Amino acid sequence: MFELLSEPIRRYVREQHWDGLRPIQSASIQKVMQSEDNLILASRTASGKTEAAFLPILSRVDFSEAGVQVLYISPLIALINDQFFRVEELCKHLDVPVTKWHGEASQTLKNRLVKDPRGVVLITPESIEAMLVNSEYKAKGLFSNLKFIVIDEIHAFLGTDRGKQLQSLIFRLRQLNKGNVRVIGLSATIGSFDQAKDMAGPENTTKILLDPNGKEIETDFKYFEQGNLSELPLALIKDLYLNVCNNKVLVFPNARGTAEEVAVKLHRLSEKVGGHPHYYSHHSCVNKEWREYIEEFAKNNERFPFTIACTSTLELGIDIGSVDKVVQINATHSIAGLIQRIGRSGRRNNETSKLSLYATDPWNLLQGLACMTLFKREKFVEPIEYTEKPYDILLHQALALIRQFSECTQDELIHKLSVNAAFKHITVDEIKEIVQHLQQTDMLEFIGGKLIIGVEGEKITNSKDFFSVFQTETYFRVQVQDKPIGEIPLTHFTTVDQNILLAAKIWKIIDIDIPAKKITVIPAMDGKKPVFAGSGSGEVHPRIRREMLKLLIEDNVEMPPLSDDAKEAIRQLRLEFEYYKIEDFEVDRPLKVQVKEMFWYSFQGTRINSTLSFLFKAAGIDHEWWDVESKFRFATGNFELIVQQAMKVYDDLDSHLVKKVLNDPTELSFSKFGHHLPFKYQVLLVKDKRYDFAGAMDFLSTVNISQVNVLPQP
DNA sequence: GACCTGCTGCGGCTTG
Repeated sequence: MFELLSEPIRRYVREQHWDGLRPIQSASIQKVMQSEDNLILASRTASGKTEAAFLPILSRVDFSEAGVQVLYISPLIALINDQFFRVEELCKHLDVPVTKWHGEASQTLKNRLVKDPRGVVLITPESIEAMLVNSEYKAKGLFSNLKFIVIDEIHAFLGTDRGKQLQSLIFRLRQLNKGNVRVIGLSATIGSFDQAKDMAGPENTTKILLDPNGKEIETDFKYFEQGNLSELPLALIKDLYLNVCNNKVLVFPNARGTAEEVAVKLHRLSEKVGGHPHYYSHHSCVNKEWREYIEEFAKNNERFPFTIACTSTLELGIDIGSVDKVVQINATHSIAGLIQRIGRSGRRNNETSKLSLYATDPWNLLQGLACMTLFKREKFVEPIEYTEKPYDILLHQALALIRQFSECTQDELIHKLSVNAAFKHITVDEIKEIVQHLQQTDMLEFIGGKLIIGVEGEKITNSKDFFSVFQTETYFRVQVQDKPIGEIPLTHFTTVDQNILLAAKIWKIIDIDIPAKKITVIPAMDGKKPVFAGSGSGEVHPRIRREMLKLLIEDNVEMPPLSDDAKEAIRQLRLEFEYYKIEDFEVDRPLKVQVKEMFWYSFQGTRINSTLSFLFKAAGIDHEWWDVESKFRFATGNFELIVQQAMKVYDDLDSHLVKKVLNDPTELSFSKFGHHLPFKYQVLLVKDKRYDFAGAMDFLSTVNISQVNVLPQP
């Protein structure tokens, strides 16, 4: 395939002294050079996907033409800054200019590009939106002669509101171009590629190039019971310290507060025993400059071991070099996330990836095991959940289109929305109803036969917050003297004289300036982890819960290596379930009946559990539920009857939903623009995005109860 | 009892 590349690019490849082209690179070179297809390149992290896309693109495109030829879209500014150096290095051989275009990029360089639009541009979806909305002429000058759009980390967009917006933006960009614009998506291995194909273009124009080879994964599972403690057990911290102190390690504790706790405690232990000082925390609330310093340290340092306690900020493709080992504290909610995290270790060739999982309760241990066994046995990764009718994103795009074109007739607007591939499942009548509602609520105004932005619409579209479709909370800046160290939400725990952990250090709050949203701190000796108010929407797929049941019931199940304590925790949990007759893991479910209450284990995914709870509540059945255990508590009674009553709710589902959405405004809190929709569509959005009624009903109609009566000991 | 992501244009200021 090497011969297909242009001479300057071949020279570049020779200068790199690579052993040869990777499989994904060869496949991509052939398809980019010899077909007109859109492509999805899927392979594990650090397998050279960026080069796989850019080597043939740079070989094929004629950069002497006016206008930007290649648009690279990334979900993160940090990734753009990272990739800029690699792409620029490639482009040097061709004298092709590369420009960063995002909110923090140089205005001067952007202006220079507008005057002489050429080469490659690296951009975020929000910056594309801003440009189309505020200055369409600029977008036309820059992007009306595009040949390729490259979407990096496309899996980060799939199934999300931001992904729908991006799909619509790609459609709007294609409308500026007369010629064909090819889309190339770069992806980690994911469960299904239909959504990725859908984003790239019309059906049958997109080919998937998949390199399924992963690295060997070495795991060990440990168990340290936390019980009712609000902190991690001391024994866990001590064991963890011995595990990490001589290695380069990422620790993922699933929460920002716990990341701080881990970083501070390891650091303190290390100080006591005379170990190294390189213990850091890295998450969204740590000051950006400090985060960049940590990333640089990890990337450039060869000699020193280090440990970074982090959240999903270090899960995506930012290059932090080689890590020896990954530690996960308690289970991830998805297999996709687990594999992505594990993939950060052993990045040099031929090294295996290493994972230690520390569980602090038996159900988390079981869920972690289930994720691992499912992946190892079947290579199972969750399919991508998506909304067929994203009415809220359509509303946002309707306002954006009116801003983009200043004015248009109602028919023009409806047409622009209905032909947009992002909204292909929403009918013309539905679009019409939403557009008319926007006029009734002064979001749009009808003047001289044309629609323009109305008084209420101005308030929304004039804010710089308009360009993104996701919500954000307000945080208070935390600073010591005048140096910023990060930010935290203001909760009732945040008071003067309180001590908090942030950026792997302990601080005492000495002042809170509410109007300025500023908290001043000084160093302290001791403190509690900060409280971040979580919204709690991590969803576990039903397949994982079914695997958990299987691990509890089946004899001679194959398990990865477990510590003695972990073995014992699993043994105890299996004992609790040994008397249930479970043969079909899809439908047989345990019911434990006691004198006053009974417990039903659904072993279902989070979304179905939450839908079941909705149905029980609507049927007037008192209950409580816990997702990790997928356990429901009822008063002792006839369970068959409970199932029947819950299923009956479905006959009159819409009126129950209407009641729920009317009485509980938080039902729609997942959507930034949803409350501007006609009420009917707010209900439909809640029905589709929050719940899975089809799945829940299917489960209730087939579930088979295995009952065990537990009587009090005499 | 999750996590993460991004941001125009303009006026007026300081600094090299």
